[in-house]
Amino acid sequence: MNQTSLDAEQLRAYFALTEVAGLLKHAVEQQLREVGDLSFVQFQLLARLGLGSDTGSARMTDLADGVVLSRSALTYQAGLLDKAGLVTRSPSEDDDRGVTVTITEAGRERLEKVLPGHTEVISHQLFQPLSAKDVRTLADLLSPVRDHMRSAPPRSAAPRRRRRDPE
Amino acid sequence: MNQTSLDAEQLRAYFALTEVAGLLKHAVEQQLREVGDLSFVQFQLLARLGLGSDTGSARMTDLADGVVLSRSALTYQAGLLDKAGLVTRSPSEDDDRGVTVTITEAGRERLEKVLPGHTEVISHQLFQPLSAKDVRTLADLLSPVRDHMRSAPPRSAAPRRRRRDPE
DNA sequence: TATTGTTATACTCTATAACTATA
DNA sequence: TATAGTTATAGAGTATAACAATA
Repeated sequence: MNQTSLDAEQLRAYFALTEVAGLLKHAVEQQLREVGDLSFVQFQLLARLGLGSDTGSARMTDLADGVVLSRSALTYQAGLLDKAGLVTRSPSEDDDRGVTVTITEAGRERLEKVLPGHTEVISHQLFQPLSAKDVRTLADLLSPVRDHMRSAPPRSAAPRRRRRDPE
Repeated sequence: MNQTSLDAEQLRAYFALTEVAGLLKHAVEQQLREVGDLSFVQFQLLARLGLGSDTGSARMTDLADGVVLSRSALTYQAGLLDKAGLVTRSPSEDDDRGVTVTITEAGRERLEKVLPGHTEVISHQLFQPLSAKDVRTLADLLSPVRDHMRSAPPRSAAPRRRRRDPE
């Protein structure tokens, strides 16, 4: 399975995926910035708390993993959201080392404010050319890929402290 | 067609796409940096010149559009590649305003050096869970989307000087 | 000793606006 | 006047490493 080159179809799929994701991110970022003064990462975090969680809370590490971000980068972003009053941070109940991030009412409002336009961008830019069936197919294709990538991390968020490694 | 919310399947597809693209970019960037000391954008530029062009050349604006980058950002990146000896820049033949970027021999070598590992990452991370047929389906689904997004730009790379638009 | 999170730091990258030169 | 590209600038965001506190 160790190919040394991609075939034509793979290249086509790879490039299409890359370009679509890039263009989509662009479009989304612009809308989020204009309407809600949020970056994409910040929106992802709010969405994860406000939509992806029943409690409206999550732990720092889980959030970092979810958005594929280093811990320090997450601390930075969480700090911004905190300062903006969109989330609060408090010590975790069970583990005193942990920090629980919770979306505030203002955070939910911001999310609501941004969501319609966000949805519209996604609908227009991404789903316009696709049928309902296409959408399902796409999700069915990409979901396993995501799971696979998550389980076989390229070592992004993994290692934290090297052994010695002088130099 | 102006939905105000995405249905479950759309959300699934959207999130999967976002996550896959994010994770993939992470993995790719790491490999490129380690093996070839290249960022993803720089690799894209080299690939576009070395693989996507017969002449090994392209104009600045075309490159900027291709990679979805502002002109100044492209100037910056082209400057880095130039300084590294991977491309050269010269006045365009026909249009004296233009600049033609050309990949050098060293640039091609760098590309060759990086390509196998790059391919391997893509194969492992992206295509592992997909059959040949899946790959084709994926490409068939995303290609029209890309074309659509390119033709209906969210106004990222498009306008350079607004008409009036006193906001 | 390992893990969680923060901080200090340094760096990469990006876009905006102003500018030059050519069409 | 419009377009191609560069430059200056300023800001956003990221990761690494060192650190403190808890498990």
